[in-house]
Amino acid sequence: MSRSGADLALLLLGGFRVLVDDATLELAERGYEDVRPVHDFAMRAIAAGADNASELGRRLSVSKQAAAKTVAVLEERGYVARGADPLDARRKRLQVTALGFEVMQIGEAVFDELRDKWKRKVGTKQLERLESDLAALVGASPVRVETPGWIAHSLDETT
Amino acid sequence: MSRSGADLALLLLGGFRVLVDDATLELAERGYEDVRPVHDFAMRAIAAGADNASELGRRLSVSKQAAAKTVAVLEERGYVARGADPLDARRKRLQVTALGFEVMQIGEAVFDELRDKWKRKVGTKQLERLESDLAALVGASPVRVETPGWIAHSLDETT
DNA sequence: TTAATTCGTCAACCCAGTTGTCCAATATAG
DNA sequence: CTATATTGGACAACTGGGTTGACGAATTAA
Repeated sequence: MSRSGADLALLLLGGFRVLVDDATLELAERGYEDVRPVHDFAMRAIAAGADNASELGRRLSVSKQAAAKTVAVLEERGYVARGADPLDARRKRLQVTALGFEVMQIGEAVFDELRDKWKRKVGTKQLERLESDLAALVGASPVRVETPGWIAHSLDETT
Repeated sequence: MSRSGADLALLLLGGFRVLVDDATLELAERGYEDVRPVHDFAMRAIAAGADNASELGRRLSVSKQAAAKTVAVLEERGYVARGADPLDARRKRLQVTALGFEVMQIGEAVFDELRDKWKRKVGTKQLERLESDLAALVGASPVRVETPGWIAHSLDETT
């Protein structure tokens, strides 16, 4: 089975979904409800230096307005704090809170556990092989996670 | 690199996106613009027997209203025809047109070519291995392609 | 023959994006 | 040092893919 290109695509999507769904579920069970991959990604970008909404938008290849919306929910959940920037009154400086870091860390652990499960199923060597193959095939494409309507959407930004 | 679970997820998503984006682009270049995976899937379901909107919705695990919308664009593009059902006046029978089949067929070819490209990169054996591993890991999960807001969405239907 | 179900449609809404416009603040050129 | 450009954030209106709810007409089951 699955000797067709379309099936291969489906398989990849399926793998991703299984991982993400399981992780989100697990996270919810540990008390972090309503945390989605996008949130994690945004937090990571913020922690990595995207300390204002516009910059965040750039990093995530998303409009600043969209980024601002994400920040709003992150702030509401208490994962990110917003304060005035002493150097530039236009900016509102973003900071990941302790709670935010906690979620990121747990999320990472959950994903790692999931990967371990896979490793036990197919073997360490083979999983590593799978990863390196995939990496080679995917290349340097900057994976956008937010991906709007994407699957049924435009590809003007076909990078 | 990519020894983390999150990276693995990203890799899978990346692989999928590369495949789908390339395919959509290639399809557009061959004159079939605005064809998206969803459309292909819907057509396939219709060809496979989902000959009315409600049934199509069921097959795609989507509301009949959503299915009807998809059918509307498919009809507009000329990929699907709608006619009265002689046996049941409530139903509007769906049929994939010749043009629709053409698109499906070309789409398949495009995906297969893409898979061949990958095969040349990582080797036949290894690609097959990758596919069977993935299949084992994904299991029987009925992959939904439409996946609404999914990545930043609910998972009530966590199948 | 009456009641329940099903099909398609309409309408209202959600969610995560988008573009466009605007003001206030900062940078840059003359 | 001032005039002009650029930037950050906010607001509004829109899009596209979904959702639920309601409803009449047709069909099926009691």
